[in-house]
Amino acid sequence: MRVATYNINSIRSRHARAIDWMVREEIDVVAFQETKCKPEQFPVEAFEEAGYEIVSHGLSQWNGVAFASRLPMSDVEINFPGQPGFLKGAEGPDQPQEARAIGVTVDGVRLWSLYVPNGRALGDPHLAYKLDWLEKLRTATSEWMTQNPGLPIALMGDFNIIPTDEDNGDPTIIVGESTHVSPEERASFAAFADIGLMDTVRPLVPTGYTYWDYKQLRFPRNEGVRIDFILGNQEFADLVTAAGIHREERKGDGPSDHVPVVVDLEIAGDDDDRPMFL
DNA sequence: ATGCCGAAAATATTTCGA
Repeated sequence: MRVATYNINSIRSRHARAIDWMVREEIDVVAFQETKCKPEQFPVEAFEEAGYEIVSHGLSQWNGVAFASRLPMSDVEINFPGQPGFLKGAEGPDQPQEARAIGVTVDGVRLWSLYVPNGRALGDPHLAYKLDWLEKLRTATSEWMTQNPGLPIALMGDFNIIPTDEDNGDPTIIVGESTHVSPEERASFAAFADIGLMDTVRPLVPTGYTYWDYKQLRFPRNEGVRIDFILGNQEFADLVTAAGIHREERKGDGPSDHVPVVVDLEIAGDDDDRPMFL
């Protein structure tokens, strides 16, 4: 099973390009972020024509997460338990949840597509929201693992954190001045290891970025950052046989500013008789 | 050439992204 995470930066603008890539690369499951549309606006038919089913969550032109899969999906879950909300200018609890999390089960593997809040700037309320969101995600993930021993679980998505200086090739992102590299954000990312999740791509792809800003020739200069991850528990990591960062997808006409991150999973008992949507 | 930001709602300019 070949699984990917992809911040697509508008599925309506880029679905044809994404589908071409999925078919060409024989991707079974994609966790999308920043679909930027409501479910009724999602170009479902184009995916179905290519053999992929869609489950999506979107509330407006902002955020939005989805799964496309050519293997059966079950147990679709919108939002994770305890997921915080955010409303600009609002204070206190009970703010509305944004469209940043959707979970599915495929072939006995639990997958989440996650679009972690940006943080915007040091000192911005959005950064406190980001850190709270990540803390609650860790709590929920710990619960899933204790309640489902042996279940392979992966958190896939745009974490909006640059874990180490080696992951930062953008000269405008500066420790001490910028979000994504603050000690608090880096500690929050590292804390996922404390609950038993590991970066399943880095051991197989030791270098490379997943995002390059559209501005200032960031891609031609290779001044990117690594912010898109597939974090898995031990059961998930044990299935991973290969990984890749598809930087070719940043080239050409109309790319997303992110590229897909892919892992291959070897699942015992699988064969070519698995049901598929066609 | 991998080339100087793009999407979306609104309809000109603003918000958001990292």
